Amino acid sequence: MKKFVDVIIPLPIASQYTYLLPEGMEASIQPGCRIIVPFGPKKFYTGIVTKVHETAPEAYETKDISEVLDSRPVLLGQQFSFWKWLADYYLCTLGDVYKAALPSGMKLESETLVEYNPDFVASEPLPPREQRILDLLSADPEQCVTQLEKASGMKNLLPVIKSLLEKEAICIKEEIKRSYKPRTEVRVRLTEALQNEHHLHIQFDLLARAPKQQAILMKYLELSGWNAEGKNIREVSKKDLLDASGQAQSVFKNLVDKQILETYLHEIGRLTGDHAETVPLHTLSPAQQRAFYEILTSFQTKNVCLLHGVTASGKTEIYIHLIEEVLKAGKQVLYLLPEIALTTQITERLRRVFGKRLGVYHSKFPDAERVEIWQKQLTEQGYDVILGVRSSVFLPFRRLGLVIVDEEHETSYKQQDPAPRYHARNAAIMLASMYGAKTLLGTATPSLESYYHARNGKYGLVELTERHQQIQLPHIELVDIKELARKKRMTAQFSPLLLQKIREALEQKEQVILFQNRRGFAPMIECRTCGWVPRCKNCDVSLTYHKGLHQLTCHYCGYTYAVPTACPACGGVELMNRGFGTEKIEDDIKQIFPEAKVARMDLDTTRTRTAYERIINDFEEGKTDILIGTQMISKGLDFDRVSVVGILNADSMMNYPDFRSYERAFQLMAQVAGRAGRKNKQGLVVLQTKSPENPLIHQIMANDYARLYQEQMEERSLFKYPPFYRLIYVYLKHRKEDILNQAADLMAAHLRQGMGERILGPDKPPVARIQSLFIRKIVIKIEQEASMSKVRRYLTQVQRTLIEDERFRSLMVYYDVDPT
DNA sequence: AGCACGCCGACT
DNA sequence: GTCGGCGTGCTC
Repeated sequence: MKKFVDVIIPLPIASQYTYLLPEGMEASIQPGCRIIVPFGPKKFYTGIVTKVHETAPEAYETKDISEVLDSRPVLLGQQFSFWKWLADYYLCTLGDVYKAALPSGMKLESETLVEYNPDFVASEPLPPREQRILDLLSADPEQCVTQLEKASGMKNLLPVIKSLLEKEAICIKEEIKRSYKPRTEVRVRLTEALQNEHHLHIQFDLLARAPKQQAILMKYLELSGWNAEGKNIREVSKKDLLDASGQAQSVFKNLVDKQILETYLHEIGRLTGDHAETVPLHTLSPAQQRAFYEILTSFQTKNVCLLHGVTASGKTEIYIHLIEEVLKAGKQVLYLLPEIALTTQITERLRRVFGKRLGVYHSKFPDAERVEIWQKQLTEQGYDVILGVRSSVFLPFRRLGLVIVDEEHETSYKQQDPAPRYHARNAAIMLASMYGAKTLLGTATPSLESYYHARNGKYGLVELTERHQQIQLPHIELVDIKELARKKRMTAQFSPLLLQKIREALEQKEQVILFQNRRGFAPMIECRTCGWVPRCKNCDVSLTYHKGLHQLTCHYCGYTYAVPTACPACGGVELMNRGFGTEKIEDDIKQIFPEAKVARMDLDTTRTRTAYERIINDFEEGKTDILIGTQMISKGLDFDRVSVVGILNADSMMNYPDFRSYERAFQLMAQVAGRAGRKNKQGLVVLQTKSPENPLIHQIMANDYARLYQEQMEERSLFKYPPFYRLIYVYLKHRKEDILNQAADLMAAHLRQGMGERILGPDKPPVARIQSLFIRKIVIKIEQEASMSKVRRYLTQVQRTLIEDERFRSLMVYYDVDPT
């Protein structure tokens, strides 16, 4: 009987595809295995088997599987259920989920290889570019296009390749490349004949006239433990043996030639977690102890618990004790952190407690490492604790018992751009429930959604109001910069009070953090005469000026432009800087305090993980006096020499046009303020704002979360926002604006027929054009208890009707469920 | 997402 | 008259 398999392809395609398993190919194939399949005329993809069956499709011919990669599944049944839930809830395809879930090393890539044709004879001289490529290929007859581009230094080679192909000078070869290679080590052992003490002695004596060889053999016996009593043979690497014996490679080779020693390859892990010695747990303070028991109690009746603990209340210590508890029961723990909060600080702390039982899963680690963690998690010997970012919800678990979502309120848990646009906190709650595990949400500033669920009994609620080690909450000093600006008392963006406090801190060798939320305040260039501002030609945004590179960049498409010397609109030559990005602040502060060591932390200075950690470390070690940064400095970092925190402009956060702006501004400012203060000394926060009368400012100053919650909930209820209602944003994209408008209006009208008042829009989003595509947004507000599958069915039906109109064929539609 | 097929403007 | 642009539809 012929076997067929249904396969998920890593593309945004809704359906699965059926392939034939050729005779004689891996009979152990089962759902969750990876296979390589041809797809379309010349592409190969790694697909995931979802079903093995014997029903031949009638409507089309099946293609053969090219290769079976796994004999055992790399995707467990529970994971697949999780994928299906995710695709369903977040309105995307399984292919989207697949792409996000697996590390790229497990999705082999098809790479176009170009092959040299030795029989080719040119009938006329080739153009120089083509000749150059042919020369390169004659030296190495099989290269891929990217390789050739690099070697020749030429760009856009494809037309050249195409021309050569037509002349039959070269041909294209499709080959699958395995991008993950396990790291191996050459090890040494005695040959079989010598695994016998008697023979070994004879051989040893025979080497009397080759002292160097004898020395190596001697060292081997020592390193492997042959001489020792218990005869517990240890494995010896060739490198160690040569290093320890101080002998040359050639001497070693003689021993191999004489068949005394032999070498073999051993696969070694990249995951070096050899800090085997662990330290006992810290004891919890009475307040922490109480919280710990309350959490355990709440887990007896509820699956999710919210731990609301003020900044520096020692939540991590409570997590560690909980993890310990779960490990004792033989279960695994997933500890989620927002990407930028996952630093060596927290890793080291957990490593000291859990040693080798801890695995760290980070998107900025080498991919090979992530593959290794995945493979290890598939086995029964998986890590007991995984510390990871958003995407670690996709890792395989055999016996998950607890998920911790730290900094639960962080919006970066929501994936923004490529689908699946999932929220890792909510996905983690679902994941845990699928495993019968518990979820703990921890934060100093809960998201209103989580707090609402906790207050209403859906989640357990544990409050921790006492700061650890008697560190006082900082004192907040309010400064009205509108008034000061009117009186011309401001120096750049700094009030006299802030400057004075910075100066005092520097004099006392204390540190300062300056916080500037750059959102909507990117530095740009403006013509002094006519007010012209350079804009991106592909996107509907003004360009950001980067002083360091002296160029203009579009933050949406990444396109860079040269800085014009004169205004193209009026010819004026006076182009000035506008806006107060972190770069500008860094500049100003360096001028005011030339003796201070200043560092800046934002997206631009932290492209790599090492850059990020270097800035943090320098600051920790006191190599930096003043740290200027965006939101990312607010994330769970504990510094103990910071006495002053300056919030330069609170208004840029509060005036953001979004129903969550107050909630977010509160969270941000409370978190930033929490960085101030040290043992025995109260920290100071200088809060600069143009609207000191704003109620939010008072809630922040009093650290009055309850008040914020109450006011915001009234608004949310009134205007039908989460957590009372559920939001879905529908985005429509098209190259032509008029067609897009028609499509958007039509779609909104269709949706209104079934959903009435729940539909808002269409509207132009703040950035209404990205990469030459115009965008419209329709907002759907549905009741919390409405059935998502019903909504999903309705949406796809409307979309299908719309696409039937041939004007709208190339309309792109995508959804953002529970947007942040 | 690619890639091929197919239908209209600037070149030999 | 053809090369090549992108708009459209399919991929088991």
